Amino acid sequence: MNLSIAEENYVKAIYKLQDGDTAVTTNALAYELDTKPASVTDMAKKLKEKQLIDYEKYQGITLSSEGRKTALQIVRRHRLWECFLVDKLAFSWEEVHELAEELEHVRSEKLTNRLSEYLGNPTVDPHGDPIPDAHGKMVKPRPQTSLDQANAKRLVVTAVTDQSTALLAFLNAKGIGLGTQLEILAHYEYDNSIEIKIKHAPALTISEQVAKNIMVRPV
Amino acid sequence: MNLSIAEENYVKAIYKLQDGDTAVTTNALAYELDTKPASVTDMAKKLKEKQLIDYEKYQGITLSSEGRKTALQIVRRHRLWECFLVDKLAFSWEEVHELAEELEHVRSEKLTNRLSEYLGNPTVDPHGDPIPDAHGKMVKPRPQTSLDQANAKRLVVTAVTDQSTALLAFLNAKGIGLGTQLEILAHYEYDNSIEIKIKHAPALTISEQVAKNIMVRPV
DNA sequence: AAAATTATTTAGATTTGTCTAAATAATAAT
DNA sequence: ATTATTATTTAGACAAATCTAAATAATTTT
Repeated sequence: MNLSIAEENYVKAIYKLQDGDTAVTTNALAYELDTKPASVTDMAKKLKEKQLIDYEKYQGITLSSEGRKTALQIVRRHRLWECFLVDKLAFSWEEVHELAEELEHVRSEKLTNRLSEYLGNPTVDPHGDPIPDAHGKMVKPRPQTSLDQANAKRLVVTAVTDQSTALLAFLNAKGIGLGTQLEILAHYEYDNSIEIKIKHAPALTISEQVAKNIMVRPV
Repeated sequence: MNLSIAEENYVKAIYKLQDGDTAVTTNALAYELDTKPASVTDMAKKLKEKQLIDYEKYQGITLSSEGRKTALQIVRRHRLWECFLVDKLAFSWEEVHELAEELEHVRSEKLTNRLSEYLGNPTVDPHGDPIPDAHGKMVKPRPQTSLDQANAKRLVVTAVTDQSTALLAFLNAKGIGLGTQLEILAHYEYDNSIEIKIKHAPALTISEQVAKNIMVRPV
């Protein structure tokens, strides 16, 4: 099947938002893709026509098995290019998302597989997210929660879910990156802020909003 | 300026066809881009609006200096990706054109420059074509003519201008590739064929049509 | 130089992906 | 169980890039 870049982006976004077999809502998808709900409805009809999603009016969207396969291919390409940019071209991990967003749309299995091989068939990308192999299989992501609802005290940063340049640059400035070890000092309910301390650095306060996008696991 | 992929392809094609200050015709551009003359006229108006070309009705198209700059950037990206695919991912020179055709549209100067550096700032691509540097400067292409109008007898293949997969596979089957040394045995006018002999191989006959796309220099 | 041919442009339509505004359905609140 | 609110869909429009068919300009031929 020959998908347009727009269609690929929808499939990828549905994959990202779909948790288990819970259907993705029109509004959530519109927000994720920075577009309008009406546009999502339009595209849903097209993707249903192409059998990539299951969709009934007002019932939300789920990927079909064909759609899931397609999504995994796109995710694979995205994460491999991120590895390439970081490992080979010395980009920093917060710069690569937007570039990979473009490179991922070059749909050549041969290129993808050669790239993977060249990189030593990595199983996780620079953000800590697992890379599907050529058959769509991937290692199960390490047990991780977002920082705002972690209950352990000593944590290590494993990923950042919102990969906007703005947020990533912000975290970089604060000294927070992949692998950063930190400790939760306090969680203030009244202003939704979290006080943390990074190893060998003074304590600092971040908003819950930001903490939601920082994935961590106990260390 | 933010160009669409279609606009970039037009600029690149105009650059390719424009020889000196001779204007490119609507028909030639339509043929090159495998589209219709009417579409070229439509796009010419848009590119003129964006000041990338000089264009007056019925007078043909030439790149403006801004357009030339843009074209060189695209050509630079294309040829660097070709180098990457051949040098790093072990693609053969005839496979890379179509992939580079997609990769070239990722417009990031930082990526382009890092890629160039990673490849050792190459000055020619796997087809023997020169690669513009970050400022648009490139080495002057080696003196080469197409095989059908070469007058020297002993020649070496330096490039293939029509990089369609079909032609490249055909040449590959015949044992003709970049760097292949050959000798012109005869040029038959009455059926527009050329008889050549490749080193260490029996003589073979190719059409003038094919020979037009094989660039050679005396050896 | 008129006629024939070829090249180019215009006019109007189509597809893709998007939008706004209005209508309808689903859900939540009273 | 109505009412209010929120979510979703429909209807109609638009921009980009293309097309076909018809009109016009340029060039070549006789």
